[in-house]
Amino acid sequence: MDQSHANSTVNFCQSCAIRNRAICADLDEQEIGVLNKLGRRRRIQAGEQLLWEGDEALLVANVIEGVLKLSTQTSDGREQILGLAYPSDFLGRPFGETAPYGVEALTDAYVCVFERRDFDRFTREHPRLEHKLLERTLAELDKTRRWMLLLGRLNAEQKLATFLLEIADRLSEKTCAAIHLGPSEHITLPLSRQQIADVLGLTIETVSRQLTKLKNDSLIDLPARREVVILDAAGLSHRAN
Amino acid sequence: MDQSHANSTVNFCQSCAIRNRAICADLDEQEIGVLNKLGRRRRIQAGEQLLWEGDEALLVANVIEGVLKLSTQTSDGREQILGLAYPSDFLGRPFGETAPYGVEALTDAYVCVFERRDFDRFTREHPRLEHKLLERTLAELDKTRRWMLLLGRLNAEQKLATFLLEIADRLSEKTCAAIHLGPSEHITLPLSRQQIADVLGLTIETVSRQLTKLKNDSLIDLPARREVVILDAAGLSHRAN
DNA sequence: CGTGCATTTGAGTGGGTTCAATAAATGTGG
DNA sequence: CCACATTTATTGAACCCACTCAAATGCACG
Repeated sequence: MDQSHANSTVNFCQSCAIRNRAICADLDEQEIGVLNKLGRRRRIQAGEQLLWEGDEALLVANVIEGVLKLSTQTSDGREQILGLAYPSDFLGRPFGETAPYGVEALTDAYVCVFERRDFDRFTREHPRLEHKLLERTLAELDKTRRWMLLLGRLNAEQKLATFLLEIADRLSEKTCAAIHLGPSEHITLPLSRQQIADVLGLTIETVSRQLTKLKNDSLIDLPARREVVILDAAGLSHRAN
Repeated sequence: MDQSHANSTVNFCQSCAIRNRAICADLDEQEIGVLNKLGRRRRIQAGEQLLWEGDEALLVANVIEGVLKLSTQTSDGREQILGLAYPSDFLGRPFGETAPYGVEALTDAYVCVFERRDFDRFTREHPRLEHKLLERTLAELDKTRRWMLLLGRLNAEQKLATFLLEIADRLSEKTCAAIHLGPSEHITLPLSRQQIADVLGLTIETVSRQLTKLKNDSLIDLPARREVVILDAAGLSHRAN
């Protein structure tokens, strides 16, 4: 379970599931060796919090396994989920004083964590890593901006359709080595209805109603609470607009 | 007016209004000299487009003067403004194939543009610049994510109040060398009602109604179409929640 | 099998949109 | 410089989508 005691002797990176997809991908053997000593692996249970919004930004991390949410809260206590983090995604705020959002595991997860100060220093000394991090951040910014269109301009049906297609796509690529068969048609949601609502800027009731509507229209099936089968991806895509 | 003919002989950067605030701030004299040769200054009229969404990403730029909007469109033609760019802000998508959003000048503007390929190469060769760009991008991502909370969870009044406070703050720091007297109370909007609506994910009518409401409540005054006077910043802040 | 929580479903309300008309500001040409 | 056209903003009325509140159902746990 907890393998952190072996940090200094074993190089976990070499057998890491996301070795070729995370920001460490471009590093050479020697660099990976140094980075491996800085980081430690940590298991997080579903529901457990990794970072707290507003807290001092002490950690950064790579997601190895599982799904986590980034979120912030309104002054009246409602939540807005800012994004989901899947395997190979980077978490945390390098070169920052405070964590701009909270991070909580939605499923049991496995992450590779670094003290932010160690990571910052290593990054500044290794331009290849810094470049990779920059490319990631730029891509993340693009994705976040596209999501603004969803929040600002789409109606509930469009939001749900977009969400289902997106998560089906992301979940299908989660198994790293496995063959990629396109977006999976059968997905196990890592989120509750409330959390879906918090992603899309809706209420739990609206999410529920829209899902049953999509089901009645035979675009999806809902065999269980957390299960969704996409029956008609083209139709969904059309509803997403 | 057009000074680009003098590019190779004169170093504009040395007298640049945003020299100490833009990403070039950390470069030394020699580096600035090289960068100066790569870039050219360009005047843009209000309403003129600098980048088109989906086009090949050929340019990046620094804003020297004026305000520009970044925007994207829904399939049915409505617009969502993704952000505003003020002096010293960076524009464009380095290391990317296509422009993820359109850029249009809201006021007459003055920008320092680079061919993206030149800029990419220079950046990779100068880690200090790359680091500055990374910090910018991280900060921009934080800001964009905070804006998601506004789009997803705030009502029309809260959106307007937040918007007014934010723009008052940004516009007050636009004059670089001048003394900073806190957020200005009198602002000249660089946006039309329609554009404000596109920023906040509302309609033009709702924007108009909320503004008159804030005026009737003596939180602001509207001496002219494009003029706003903030009478009670604390009250506004309270409405922003 | 019963308790507790998540989800669904129903009914009613309301905030923001839509459509329509008016008013104010801006531009244009004589 | 003014009359007229055009654009932009405001205001009004009706509607509708998503929210709120409430109840019922379903599922997971002991």
